[in-house]
Amino acid sequence: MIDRNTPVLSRDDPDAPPLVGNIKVTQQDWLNIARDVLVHDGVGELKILSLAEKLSVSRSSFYWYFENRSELLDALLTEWETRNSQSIIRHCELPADTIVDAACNFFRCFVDESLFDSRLDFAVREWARRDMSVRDRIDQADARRLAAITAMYARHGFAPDAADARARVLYFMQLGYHALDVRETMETRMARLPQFLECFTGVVPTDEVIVEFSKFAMAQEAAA
Amino acid sequence: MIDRNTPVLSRDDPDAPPLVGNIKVTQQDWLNIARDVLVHDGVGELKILSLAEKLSVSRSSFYWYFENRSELLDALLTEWETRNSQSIIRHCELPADTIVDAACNFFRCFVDESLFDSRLDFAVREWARRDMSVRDRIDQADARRLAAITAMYARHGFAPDAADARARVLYFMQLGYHALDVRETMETRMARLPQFLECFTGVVPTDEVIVEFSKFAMAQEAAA
DNA sequence: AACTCTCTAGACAGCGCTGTCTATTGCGAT
DNA sequence: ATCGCAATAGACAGCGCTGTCTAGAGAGTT
Repeated sequence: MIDRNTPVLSRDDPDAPPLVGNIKVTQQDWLNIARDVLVHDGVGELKILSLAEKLSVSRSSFYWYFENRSELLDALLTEWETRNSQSIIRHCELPADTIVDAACNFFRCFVDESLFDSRLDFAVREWARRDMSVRDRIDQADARRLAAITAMYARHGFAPDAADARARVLYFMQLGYHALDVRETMETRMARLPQFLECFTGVVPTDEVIVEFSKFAMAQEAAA
Repeated sequence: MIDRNTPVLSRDDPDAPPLVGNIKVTQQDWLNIARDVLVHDGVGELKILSLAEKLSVSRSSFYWYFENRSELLDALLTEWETRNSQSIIRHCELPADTIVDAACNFFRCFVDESLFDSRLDFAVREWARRDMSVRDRIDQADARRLAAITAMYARHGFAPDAADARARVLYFMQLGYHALDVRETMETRMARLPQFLECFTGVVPTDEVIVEFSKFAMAQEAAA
């Protein structure tokens, strides 16, 4: 769980341990800035020079923390890998009385940005299109996520074939939504929730479920 | 409709008009190579130098056909815009007896790569994340495509709300599928078709429809 | 054969980026 | 205070890319 209010740089973070000696930035600072650039500009635009400028630090200082550029990229990928799939898998495993409740649990990841950073996911996906080793890792991530969603459907009585198909529709649809990078209010997004849930589960959701989830989603929007 | 067997370079195309004088490449050759690089390596890797090397032509020759790099990018974007949305919109407008048939028409675009180049679409989408003018254009494209799909559902008796939701599920799901860049045989893909069609239309498809579409899809796979 | 027009090649300046090397800073320990 | 050490700064070579400028090549025209 990422606290959105934590500053990116540890020198701006009152809770972080003080930087002793001649230290201006930490390795994590480089990583945080790098992740930011990866998300906004892509791996191709990830230049040590520009990171140094953003950190107001000499470019050569970078080489104290990392052997070279590719070591930084490896670290970023590892960070993504250990973090981003976890939310989805855990939320799929959450206990739920009905498949509709379970689907809502899944949706929580995509409504709360602190649970799943879709922009980071797409940045890595883009990166994977040009780097086969990254490609391998994201394929594994997708497989694990899909397996978790499929198991969720299976637990609620769906036959293997149906669970597999529904899992794909649910996962692909969420990714597609974020691929479009739609900008809309949570209210208009929630207006489609009943229809969506019916598509995904084959069950007409109760008003109670809709109201509860909308409340959660609106709270997330307000917090962001 | 793009003929996949047409060579990328006009000098390799026996049907192309002969290159008179000292001509080695055409403007379209530059565009074709550039589109290829855009798809595979992203807009950031689109270097005039590397294009020239791929064309076995001097780099400075580029400046005869284009003012500068950004003029090439504009041309690429215009090409995409006039081409890629058209297939979807037309296939949505195709006459269909049932909503299941209509959905199958839609699917044809995503099974036949000559109708819709999903990799190009994602390359432009990635580009749009870093360039607001591109972003505006892809937003328009998405809006037009979604409107066409929504109208398709509406023609088959879906209420406005339902048509809107179903259109989104269908379109987002297809984009999500391609976002994952799944590599699987058409056979395994078609095995999920009945389940998918039921999710998207709410109607259990007849065997006849499944068989007919699978035949079309398999033929596409064989041609590719 | 000379002329023209279109396209191409090669050389140049300039810049942004990488990685290396050496020098310097500032705190903590002795 | 001074020494050691962790971290930073600045200078350098080298490379890849852009855009410009000038010369040259190859076909059609007369």
